[in-house]
Amino acid sequence: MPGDHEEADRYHIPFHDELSSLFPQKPAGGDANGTGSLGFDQQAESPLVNFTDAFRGSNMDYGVIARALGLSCPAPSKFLRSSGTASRELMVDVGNGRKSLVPSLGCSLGATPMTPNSSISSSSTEAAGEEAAERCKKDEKKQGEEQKKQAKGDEEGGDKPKTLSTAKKKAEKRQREPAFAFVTKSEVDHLEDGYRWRKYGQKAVKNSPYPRSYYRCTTQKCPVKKRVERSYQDPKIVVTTYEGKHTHQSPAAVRGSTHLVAPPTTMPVSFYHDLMMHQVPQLSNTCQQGNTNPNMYLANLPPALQQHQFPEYGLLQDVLFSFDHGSQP
DNA sequence: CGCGTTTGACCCGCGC
DNA sequence: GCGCGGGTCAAACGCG
Repeated sequence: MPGDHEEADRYHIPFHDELSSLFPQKPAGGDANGTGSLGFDQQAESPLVNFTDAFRGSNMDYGVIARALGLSCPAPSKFLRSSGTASRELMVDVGNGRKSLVPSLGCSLGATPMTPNSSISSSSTEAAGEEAAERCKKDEKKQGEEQKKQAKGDEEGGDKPKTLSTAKKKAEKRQREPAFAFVTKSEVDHLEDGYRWRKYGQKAVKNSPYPRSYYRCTTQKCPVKKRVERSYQDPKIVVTTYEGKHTHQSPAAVRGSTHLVAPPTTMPVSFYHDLMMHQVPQLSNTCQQGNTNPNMYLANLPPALQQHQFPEYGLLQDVLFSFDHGSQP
């Protein structure tokens, strides 16, 4: 079935077999006694209920950020912790819909701040996502749809209101919002991430016993949606795909909650938000073009990220260069 | 009563 | 053109 991986491809979610490699049964890199290990056997025993926790932990690791932004790469050794790392592979968007599976060699997400009960992998998506332009297009389409609905209501039984400029429709060929997929290992489907969601649909997934749920941010005029589904191969694996960008702050953040959903203390809310939501497709494109000037990457970062002080520019540089090398043919 | 979930119907894009 | 599958809508329903 060629279409089976279509969705996964679109969002660069490492599905099925790839998921298996994302979640190795045994933590690599020694730690034979298992203490302090982030092996998933352990995690399975304690379900993840707080998505935000995945971003917390002892210290935020900026390698995660880089990866979350599509800068997945063999991490510099500085990023790695000495033990308790779980190696895995990560699907990387290298632009224009092309992607590559980065082997776990030296790219251990074990350096990520995983809580004992959670694991998380991320993959950013969508080629050439000019978000603003897309939004405009989408808005136009939305308007069209509303018009359509109105027409439907007005002239019931009359001519089919389908006559709405098909040419225009073609031109506005449906384009998705940039999406950001997280793969988590969890007992619960709907992970707490600080925002309020309203479920608006559920569909059976082909070749999977588990349905896909559709959620929409309940905040007015916020376009963000997310889809949640389980891997049929490992029911504990939950794939959460965010689409769009919140136009508001996390309600939890606004409330000043620090218990469940506050961003890591080392991470400004806005940055956290952007990390969660932002797409930097240009970034990977730039990488692909063999541009090795880190300033270019920084320039391509969203303002929130540009403002953010990366802990060590050198690290970022390492990351970027590594990525660049990794994407060489 | 307000808010969220459920669920069948509908729309649309895509492949054949 | 047709069928399939994904995504969305919206009425009905449940819950606090």
